[in-house]
Amino acid sequence: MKKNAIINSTPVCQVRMQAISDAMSLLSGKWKFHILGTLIEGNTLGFMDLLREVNGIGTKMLSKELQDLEMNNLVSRTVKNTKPITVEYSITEYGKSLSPLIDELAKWGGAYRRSVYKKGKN
Amino acid sequence: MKKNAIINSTPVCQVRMQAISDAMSLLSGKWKFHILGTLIEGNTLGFMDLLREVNGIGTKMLSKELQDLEMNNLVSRTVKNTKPITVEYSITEYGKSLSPLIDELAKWGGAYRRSVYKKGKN
DNA sequence: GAAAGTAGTTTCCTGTTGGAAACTATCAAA
DNA sequence: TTTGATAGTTTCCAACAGGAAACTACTTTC
Repeated sequence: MKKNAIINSTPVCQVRMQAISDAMSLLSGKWKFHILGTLIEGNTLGFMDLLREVNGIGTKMLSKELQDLEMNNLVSRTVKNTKPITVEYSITEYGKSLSPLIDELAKWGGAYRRSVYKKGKN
Repeated sequence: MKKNAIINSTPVCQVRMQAISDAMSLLSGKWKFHILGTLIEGNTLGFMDLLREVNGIGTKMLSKELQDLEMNNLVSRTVKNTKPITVEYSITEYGKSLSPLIDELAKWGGAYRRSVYKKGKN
């Protein structure tokens, strides 16, 4: 008798797994959380501001990640009619809804780091 | 006058960003949350059980991801003295501490999916 | 003796991620 | 007119992630 999946075959689990995959695909990559976190703190920032704030990022990645985030409605981009033109990036209401998740991630990561430190592994 | 980072230069932000990076590096990849979620639900499972439960994963990735998770103390591996030998994988206490984070991720992902559905994008 | 179940490892290949550097284009100030 | 600030894009390249298939190795069942 061939065995089949039991746990993850339930509809509840399927939906949950799908939700996690969705979230992961929107938030994957090296820089998304850094950018989102910075915009949550800073409210409104220009491209060069972000380039300075997000430590280590380059123009290509910043540009690409901002496009991704804008496409998913987590960040808004507004071109100001100034000279020279400036662009304002800010977090959307929807983006703000990520705060609890970011907090949880920071909390867990911090606790993990402290536990490893205690054990003398680092 | 050359501008410098303001927001993310504060020690609080530095620590927070580091915590997020730590968590991300432990939990990155296509399969970690699926495996962890399955083990949280299923308590104790063998290699072949996991292969059946985690939809789409292959032996190579399962083996590699389990090694990663074991190394980071999120999953424990026990070889049983049976014939043929069986191996029991289970979630550690430390791994269980990820539950709130996984819940938050599933919650946000689910809400996102519903919001996109409402707007008719999908 | 062959098939099937246990638990993986190894090899080969492809697609994606991300970085460095150069480049475009506009405008203001010195 | 040269410098520097704005906001990016493009190209080229190296490294990593992940999948398919074959293989190892042991044991039990048919």
